[in-house]
Amino acid sequence: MEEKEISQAVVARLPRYFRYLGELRDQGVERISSGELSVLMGVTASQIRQDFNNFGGFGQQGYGYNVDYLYHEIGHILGLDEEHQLVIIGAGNLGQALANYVNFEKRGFLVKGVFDVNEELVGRQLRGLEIMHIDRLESFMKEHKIDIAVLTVPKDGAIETAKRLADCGVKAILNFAHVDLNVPEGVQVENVHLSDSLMKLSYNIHRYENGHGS
Amino acid sequence: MEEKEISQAVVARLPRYFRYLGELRDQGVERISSGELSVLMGVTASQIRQDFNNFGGFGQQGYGYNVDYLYHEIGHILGLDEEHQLVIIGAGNLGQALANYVNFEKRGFLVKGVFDVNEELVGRQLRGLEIMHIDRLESFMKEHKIDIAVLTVPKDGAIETAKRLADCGVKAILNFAHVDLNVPEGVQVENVHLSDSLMKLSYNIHRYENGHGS
DNA sequence: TAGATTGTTAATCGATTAACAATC
DNA sequence: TAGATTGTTAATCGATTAACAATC
Repeated sequence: MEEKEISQAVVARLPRYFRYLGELRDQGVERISSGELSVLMGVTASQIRQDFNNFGGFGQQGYGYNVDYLYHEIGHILGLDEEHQLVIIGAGNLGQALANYVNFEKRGFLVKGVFDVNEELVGRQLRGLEIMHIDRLESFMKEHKIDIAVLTVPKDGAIETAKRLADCGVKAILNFAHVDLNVPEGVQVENVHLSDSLMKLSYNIHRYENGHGS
Repeated sequence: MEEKEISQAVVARLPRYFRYLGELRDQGVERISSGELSVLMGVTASQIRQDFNNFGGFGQQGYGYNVDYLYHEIGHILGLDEEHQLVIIGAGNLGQALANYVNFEKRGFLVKGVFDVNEELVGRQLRGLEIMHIDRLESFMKEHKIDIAVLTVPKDGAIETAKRLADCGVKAILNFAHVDLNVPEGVQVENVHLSDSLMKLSYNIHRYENGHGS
């Protein structure tokens, strides 16, 4: 449908726009200009207009943007007007935390299955779902239309599990394992490497202390 | 100490170099060229050499890079040869998961205190630490030298808590709350917005399905 | 020495910002 | 209409890639 390719830098900014617009909407704000939004968000008005215009003209000269309309448009662009079915692979601490994360559900990301290799966890209840053994992955995926897998297994099993998920037709993986997955083209991967984030903080702390700040 | 400012794009790549070099080292690989590493990591050799040379010449013409040496140099640049003391604010599912995350400890990120507002959680044990009431934050921070705070509270309290942490002299915040913190310059913030990651995946799934792939 | 590969400069590419004509 | 603000083109800036001389 879209013609020109949108850069991932732009895509990465969309959720933040969506969040700010949602808050403005909740506050009853009806219209906003790129200039006002730029002050609020700490980015340039130019960038805001450029970003939005990648997807078409949502504003009106002399007026600005209608908050509610823009909010829904960006939600639509992000595919948030459709539900997404998730599975969580790995029911350890992190997997359990994510299964209980209500924010996901609010945005239409619904956890439909939780898997683990650990026999001690299998059978336990987690937010109304029974943790299944990973052996049942393939049959489960055949019965259910699952879009996204959240991968919270230790790094040793992660690559192989990702392959299995790709074979099952999963479209995207949110990867918390500390390895690079190597999935077929067309399977989207988003890495959340928490120790990388800590390392970046560590670097920036030291840089700030030894350097000249900011 | 360093003269020219290093771009955050470069900094963001350092943990990944560090990871690959660590693996190579564990495999007993002694030397590697930027060319070989570029194949392994799927980036250009040019970028690798440019990145490393931001911090000085770690290689040798005609030879390449000594894996063990480079591994330690990058670790040093990232500040991983020093210990970092953490507190976790918010002992819910996610906070507990992170407190139990052994990978952090392995890299010298040591959880020293866990706090929550919830009286039901206060007093419970978490990985050898007693969960404290958030009221005790200031006095605790006075007694301990804490570098980094991991913020896993609901978004409503996050901004105020971040202010308190900054006042206590925390140098960096790993923020899981779904808001933008507004901390004084010099306090480093790294955001982990999990729903943003899911939204990006959602966008890319739809783009791939409706578009021309990749 | 000859071969390999770095360190570094120059060229290219892409993303951000500025400017302004179009228009509500 | 006059004022405001978008949509969009042009200019700038920064990051990535290519090229190659330096050198181990």
